[in-house]
Amino acid sequence: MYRSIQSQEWKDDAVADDEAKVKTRRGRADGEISRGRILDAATEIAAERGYEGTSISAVRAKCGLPSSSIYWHFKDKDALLAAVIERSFTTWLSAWELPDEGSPIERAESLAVQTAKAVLDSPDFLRLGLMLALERRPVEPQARARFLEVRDEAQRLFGEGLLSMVPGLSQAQLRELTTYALAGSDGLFIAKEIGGDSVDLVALLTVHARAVIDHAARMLAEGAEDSAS
Amino acid sequence: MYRSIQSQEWKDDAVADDEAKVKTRRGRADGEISRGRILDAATEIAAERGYEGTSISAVRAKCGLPSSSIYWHFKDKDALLAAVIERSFTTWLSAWELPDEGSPIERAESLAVQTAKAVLDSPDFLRLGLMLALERRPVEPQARARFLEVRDEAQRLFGEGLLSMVPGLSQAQLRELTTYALAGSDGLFIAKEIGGDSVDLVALLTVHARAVIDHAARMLAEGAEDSAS
Amino acid sequence: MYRSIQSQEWKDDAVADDEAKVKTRRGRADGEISRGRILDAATEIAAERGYEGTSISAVRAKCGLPSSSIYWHFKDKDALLAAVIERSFTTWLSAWELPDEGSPIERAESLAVQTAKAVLDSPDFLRLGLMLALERRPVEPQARARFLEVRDEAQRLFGEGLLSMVPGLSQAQLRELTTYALAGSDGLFIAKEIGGDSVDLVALLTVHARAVIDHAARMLAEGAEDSAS
Amino acid sequence: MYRSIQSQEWKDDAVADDEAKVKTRRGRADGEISRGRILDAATEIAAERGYEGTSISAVRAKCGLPSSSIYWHFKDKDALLAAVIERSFTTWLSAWELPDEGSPIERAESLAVQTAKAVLDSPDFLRLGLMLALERRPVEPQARARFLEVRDEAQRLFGEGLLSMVPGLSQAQLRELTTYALAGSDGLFIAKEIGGDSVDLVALLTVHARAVIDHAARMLAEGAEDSAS
DNA sequence: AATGAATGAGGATTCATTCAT
DNA sequence: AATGAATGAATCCTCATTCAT
Repeated sequence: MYRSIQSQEWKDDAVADDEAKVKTRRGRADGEISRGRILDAATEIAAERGYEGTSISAVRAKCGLPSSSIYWHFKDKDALLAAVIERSFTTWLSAWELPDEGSPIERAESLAVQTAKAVLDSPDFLRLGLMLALERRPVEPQARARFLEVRDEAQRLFGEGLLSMVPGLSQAQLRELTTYALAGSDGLFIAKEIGGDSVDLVALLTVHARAVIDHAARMLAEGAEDSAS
Repeated sequence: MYRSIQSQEWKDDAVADDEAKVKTRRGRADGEISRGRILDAATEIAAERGYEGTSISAVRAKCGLPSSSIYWHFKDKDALLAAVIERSFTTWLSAWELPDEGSPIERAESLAVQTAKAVLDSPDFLRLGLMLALERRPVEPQARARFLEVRDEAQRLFGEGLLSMVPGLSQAQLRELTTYALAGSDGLFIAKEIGGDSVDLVALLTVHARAVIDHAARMLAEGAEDSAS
Repeated sequence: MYRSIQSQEWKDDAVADDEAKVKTRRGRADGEISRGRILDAATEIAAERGYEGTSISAVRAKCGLPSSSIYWHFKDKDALLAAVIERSFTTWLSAWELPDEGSPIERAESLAVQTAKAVLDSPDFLRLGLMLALERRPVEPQARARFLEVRDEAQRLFGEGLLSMVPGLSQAQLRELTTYALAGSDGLFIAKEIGGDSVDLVALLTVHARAVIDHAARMLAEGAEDSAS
Repeated sequence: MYRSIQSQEWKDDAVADDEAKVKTRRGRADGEISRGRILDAATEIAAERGYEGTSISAVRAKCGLPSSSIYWHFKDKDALLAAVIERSFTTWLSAWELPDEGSPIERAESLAVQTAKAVLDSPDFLRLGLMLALERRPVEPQARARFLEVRDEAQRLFGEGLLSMVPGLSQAQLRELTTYALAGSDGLFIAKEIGGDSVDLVALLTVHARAVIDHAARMLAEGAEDSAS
């Protein structure tokens, strides 16, 4: 049944490159594999073009499966993008390792370098996530909600790590500190996206790590003063 | 002919409540007014939904003018969004005033407060701009290019201000410093967008201002060391 | 721009017959005319295939206007079909003339003949309407609601006519009588649809007219008895 | 592998509540049971939405069996709906019992009451059947053909019953009489569907029964006259 | 007897845009 | 300066159906 391949050649135009990669030719293609291919394609496109910009037909062209197969695996576009977030986050998280020795500054710098690496290695997660986070459409997509959830989870985990470096912080202080830390990382990611090679991400994240630690120290000092008076 | 009344009523239904069509009925409607109404609508929608999410017909529905009128005022969607960026930036810039007295820290803190104000007062410019900045579509929209230009311009201006506070910085150092400063502001804007009332933007931007000044001081110190050795 | 005609030739297949009838060639085609052509096509198709069976693309093929033009004139498929009902009813109603002389039986028979004529001349209205009436989908279409409304209006008008023939009926009796009268007409319409030429609609409707009048007489007699006792 | 649980859950979501999947898990599920569940679901949906409105996937969602299983039991959608008609008709027929004593009027009234009961108890058969009967699509579905057949059979049977009450009618007269009788029943069914509780089906069918008997009497009288002259 | 996966065709609807007036 | 009408391409998603297991 090669006509099916032929008959759509024209559809792809600019994206034909990826077409018909793996297809186990008509049948019994393992569902998990297909699901994975769809997610790969969707991740790539969504990270480039955002939620609205990710058309099912672009995903189809990139993964080689017909749109209807995409809908067999995912309820709708929203569910697909939520799954993209889900999977990217898992990958993303696994790239991390909390350093457990060295001075606070050293540890923070290690985290900075890890962040830089994670960001540079797989920028898709953050790029898509931040785009989703910025959107404010009337009916919030599941995908956005899921990103905010996993982001929150990440912030919590990061807070725990920070607490082991700089003990004595209250919950509120920890929240403020991690918010500031993440903000720096988000902002620097954007700067890198805009500035490209002219931005030294490792250096800037290191600067930021120091700023975070400095602020933590200042917080503790103030706290000590308060309780001394 | 009651039908003619009925027949197209539905077109703006969902938004009919919005902005009672001001049209100077039967006289030549003032072009500038129409243009303004279109830009208002487009700004609001684009800041909520990004580039792809901004459909001409959504703009039509919000501003009450027919699509063809939008095309009379703007060449195409891209030009419309570029104009949105343009106008928003002007508004945005006018909110700023470089402080010219006080210690560097004091001046930096004043800037931090101004930034917080600008961000809270008209978040549309940044929200849309950052969405555009994050996108990576094959053919770059004018709107995105324009945002990057005005952002660069802003960064230059900000650099000048910074130099007057902390003289002696090299061009490269200044670039690094302003990149870091802007990154913090971008990241904190996003944190505020996500966290809402639980995020104290003024406080965090103040923290960041101090971090920037600290880093500038450190740079100068290192520079001095270098030239001393 | 003849390519547009060519380029879709294949789409129509079985329905190409009607294509490209009137089109004032690219521009300034009067809106009312187009609207009418769409309604004509939709009426014909809907009367054959019912609500779900009426695809926009079948309407497009029959009226020669692209789907997007159909959506310019009608909000959605539902509104289109509601408009079909609306217009058909107007036509339908105008075919009637209440007889004002002769005995009740004669007048009723005149109405029977008129009904037969209306049904045979333009069966579209009733066929579509009854299909809609029978449907029970979870979210009721506007089109169905509109049919029920106009049907109710018709029943009321018919009741008035009946009252002038057989005065003295109570409102409840009138309602029962018209319900029965309409039911016979609906049922006989269906019988005619099924049986084709083997069903003599005029004869059967005449039989029914007599049955209605007989029942009315019986009602009055009972009423008289009741008040006498 | 928590994902596998998540991944397709949504498929019947909207109806998950419905009919807890009875499947005799892990043992050979009894084919007849599955077939029955499919027919139940299809009957319900088809009676609500008609032929086109009955999608295989709606049936799948309601009966809990995958679409491919539906195709294992039925050749295609058309065969499924024909089977629905078949089964519903059997149920329907079994509800009838020809009265064999009493005056013609009494017997006719007994039939009227039985009809009312049948209609009120299982309206699905008639509702779907009438929808099918009204449709006029280019390629007639088996399901419609089957309905017309069983309806014809029913009309014949009813004719026989009528003949035993009112002997002496010619075949042609019998045909006319049963056509009128059925038309009344169809029409009153529709009236009941539209009017709900405001329509007293038993009363109206009784009125109709009398009308039918009256007409039969008139026919016989005319026939006698004719042959007398 | 049953089902997970796939698939091409077609569904309704919206898109950005144009053009005659 | 503005707009009613139109339009081809694209949108998301559902359709009926098939096939290997």
